[in-house]
Amino acid sequence: MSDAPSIVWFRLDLRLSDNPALTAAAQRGRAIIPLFILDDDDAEGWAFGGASRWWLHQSLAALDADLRARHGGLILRRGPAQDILDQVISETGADAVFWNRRYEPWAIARDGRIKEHLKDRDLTVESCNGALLNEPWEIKTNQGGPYKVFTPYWKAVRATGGISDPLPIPQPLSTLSSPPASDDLERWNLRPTRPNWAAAFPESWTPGAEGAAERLADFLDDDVFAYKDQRNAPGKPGTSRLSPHLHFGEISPRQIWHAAIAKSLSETGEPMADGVMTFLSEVVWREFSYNLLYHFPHLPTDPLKTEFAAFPWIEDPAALKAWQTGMTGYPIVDAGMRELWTTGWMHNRVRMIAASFLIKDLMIHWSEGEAWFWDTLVDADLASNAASWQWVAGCGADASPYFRIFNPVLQGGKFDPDGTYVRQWVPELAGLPDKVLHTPWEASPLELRSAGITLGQTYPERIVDHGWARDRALAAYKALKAA
DNA sequence: TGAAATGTTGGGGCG
DNA sequence: ACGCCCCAACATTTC
Repeated sequence: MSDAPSIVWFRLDLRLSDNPALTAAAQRGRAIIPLFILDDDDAEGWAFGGASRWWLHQSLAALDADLRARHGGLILRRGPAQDILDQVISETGADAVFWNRRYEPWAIARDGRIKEHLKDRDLTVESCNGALLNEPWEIKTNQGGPYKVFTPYWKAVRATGGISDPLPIPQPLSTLSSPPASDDLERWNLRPTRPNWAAAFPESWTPGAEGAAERLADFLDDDVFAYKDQRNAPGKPGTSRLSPHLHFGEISPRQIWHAAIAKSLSETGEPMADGVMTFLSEVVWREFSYNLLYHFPHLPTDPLKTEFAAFPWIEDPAALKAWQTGMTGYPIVDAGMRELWTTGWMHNRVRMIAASFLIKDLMIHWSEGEAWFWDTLVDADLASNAASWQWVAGCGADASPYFRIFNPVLQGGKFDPDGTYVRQWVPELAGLPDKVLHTPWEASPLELRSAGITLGQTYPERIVDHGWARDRALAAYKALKAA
C-alpha cells in the first residue's frame, strides 16, 4: 500500500553483513535510507577521541563505497540526532526507523527519548542487537543479578546453547532514486591536519568491513592456534588486532564467533581448540565489559569499589606527560606508549604494564590513563576502556588485587626477551645488548657508549625507582584498607 | 592475566 | 664416612 521508505540509522555498526537493523528494514520491502548522524556533542564528555575520529572517517568512506556498489550511498548529517531524524523524515516521508543498540549510558538515554518521540509520531521503530553475542540483560546469575566475575560469566555464555548465525547482506538493497542531501565527509574534518599525527596509521590499518574480514581471515589462518602462547609477546604478530573493527561494528562478534569455531572444527575436529578457546574468551571479555557498563553505568567515572574514592592519588603533570609521551625511562613502558601514539593501538600485554605503571608506580588516577587512551586509541571503547582501567587499578569488578604490581623490568624480560618490541619503538636503545635492554641504567659505560646512549640526554633516566614506588603504593593500599 | 619475601629441600664442597 | 654449611632450585606465603 504505502511505499514510504525506511531509515536505517547507522551508528557503531558500520557494515552491511550481519546487520540486524539493516535486515529488518530490508524485509519491509521498501527503499531504505542509510543514515549516519554525527552527534557526539551529546555524549556527556565521551565524544569521539582524536584517533577514533580518524578511524571513523575511513570507516564511513568504506561503508559509503559498499553501499554505492549496490545502490545509493550513505547519507551524512551532523547535529542532535532527534532533530536530524525529524528532518530526514519530513524530507523523505519515511515512516520507519531501524537501528542497532548502543550501551553507553548517554546513548541509552538518548535512544529511549527518540524511540518514544518517534512512536508518538506513529512511526515504526525497531532496535536490534548488532554489537553483542548476548544482551547484558540476558546473562544472569542464579540469583538473577549481573555477573561481576569473569570466569562464571564466561561459563554462563558457553552454556547458553549457541550463538545465532550471522545474517547475510540483504538482497536486494534498494535506496531512493533521489536521496536526501548528504554532508560532505571531507568537510567534517575528522582527520588531523597540522600536525598530522595519524600519518603512519594507514601502515597499520585498513578500516572498513573488507579490511575487518581480511584481518579475521588472516588471523584464523596463521595465528589463532598459537594464540594462547603468542598473544603475550608484543614483538610477535600473535594477536588478532580486530579491536577497532569490532568497536566500529565493521565486523560483529557473531561473525567472529562462528568463523573461529568453523576454523577450529575444520583444522582439529574440536569446536574450540586451545588457542581458539582463549581467543573467544577475549571476545567475551568485551561482552563482560558491556555487561558491567550496562548494569553499573557510572563505570567510566566512579570506582566500583567505593572505598577507592578515598585513595591518595597524586597530581603530577610532569610525570603524566612523561608517561604519555613514552619518556618514563622504563623501556617496555615507553615502547608501548610510543606504539600507541604512532599507530593508535597498543599490544594488550603492554597496555597492562603501562597502566600498572601509571596507577601504581606513579600513583596517578586511573581516569587520567582512561582519558589518554580514549583520545589516542583507534579502538577506544567506553565499556572496555573503563572496565580495563578499573581492573588494573584494583577498584573494579573482578579486579586485579591492588598488590599485584607489575615490575616493568621483569615483564619486559619475560615477554620481550629478545627486545624486538623495545628496539622497534625505542630505537635509541637498539644498540644495547639484550641483557641490559630493559635496564639501561644498569648498562656499563662502555655498553652505553658503544650504543650511542647518554642517559638523561638521548634517553631519559627513570622517573621513579620501581622498588621505592612499589613500597609507596603498597603503603597507600594498606592505609586505604585500614581506613 | 605478579612480585618479593620467606621457607624447604637436596646436592656438593669441605673439614 | 659423616656432619655441617652454602646456596641453588623450587614451593609457599605475604603484600
